[in-house]
Amino acid sequence: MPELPEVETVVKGLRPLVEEKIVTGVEIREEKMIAFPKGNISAFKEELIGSKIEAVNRRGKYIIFELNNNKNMVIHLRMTGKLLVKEVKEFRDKHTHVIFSLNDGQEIRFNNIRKFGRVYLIDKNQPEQAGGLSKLGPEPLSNNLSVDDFKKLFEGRRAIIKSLLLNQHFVAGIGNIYADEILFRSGIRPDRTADTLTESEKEKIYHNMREILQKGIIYGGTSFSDYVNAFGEKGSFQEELRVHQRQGEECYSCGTIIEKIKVSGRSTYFCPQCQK
DNA sequence: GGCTTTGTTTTATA
DNA sequence: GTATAAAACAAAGC
Repeated sequence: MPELPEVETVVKGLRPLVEEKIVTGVEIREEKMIAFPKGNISAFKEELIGSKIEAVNRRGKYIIFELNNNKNMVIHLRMTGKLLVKEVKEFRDKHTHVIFSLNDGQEIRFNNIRKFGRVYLIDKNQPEQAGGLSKLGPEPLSNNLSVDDFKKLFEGRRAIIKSLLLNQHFVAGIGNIYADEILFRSGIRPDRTADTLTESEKEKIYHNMREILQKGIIYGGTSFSDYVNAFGEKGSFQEELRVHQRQGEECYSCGTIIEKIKVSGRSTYFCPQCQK
C-alpha cells in the first residue's frame, strides 16, 4: 500500500518523465475518481488540457502536480493506486481508469484496481479543495522537524500510539506497514497509550520514524501485493520488514513468535517480547 | 456471498 | 473547539 516512501518513489520517477510536458488530452473512464471539481467533468478537462506540468511534489501521501495555470492537480493513490507513464501504443490493462495524454507521445495512466484513488484539480491557493491535504500534520522527514518539535506534538495526546502515528493530522504520510515497523524498532507495544510514553520513548519513535521512512525511500518502497513506481517497478523494502505480515514467525531479535492483533480496527503485528 | 484489506471521512461522545 | 474512537465508505479478490 502506498505510504510516504512509496509515494515519494512514485514522485521521483514521475519528475523526469512529465515535468515541462503539456497535457494534450484527458480520458476519464470512472467519473467517481474525479473528486474535485465534483460532478463537473467538462470543467475538469477544460482546465487541465493545454496546461504545462511545471513540477511534481509530495505532501504526506498526496501527489501534487503543479501546473502553469494557477491550478494544482492533486492525486491520492489510496490502497491500490498506481501512476504509470507509458507510450500510447502500450497495452492498457482494464484497471486504467484515468488517462492524461502528454505532448511527447506518452501518457500518465492512473491505474486503480479498487477505484479508491482520487484526483482533484484545485486552485493553487485553496488546498482545502483537495480533501485532507490542508489539514496534514508535519512532514516526518522535514529538516524543520526537530526532536523537540516532535515531542511537543504529544502534548494533550492520550490516544493509542499506533492510531496517533496513523493519524495524518498528527504527522503526515505514515500508514499501517511503517507504523508497525517504527514501533517494533522503538521497542513499544502498538496498543500503549501516548500518555504512558517516556521522553526517551518519544525520542526513539522520532529517530526510528525518520530512519525507517528514509530507508524505505532508498529501497524504492515496499511491494507486498501491487505497489509499483512510475516505471512499473517493484520496491524491495518488504525484505527489511521485521514484524509486518510476519505473524506466527520468529522474531529476528529474540525468537519469540510474532503476534497479530487488531488496533483501532487495523491489523497490527508486533513482538510481545521486544515491545513493552 | 461474507470477509478482509487500508486510508480517509463522517459521526458520536466526552 | 479539541481529542478520540467507532463506524462508514470505497471495491475487488478470494
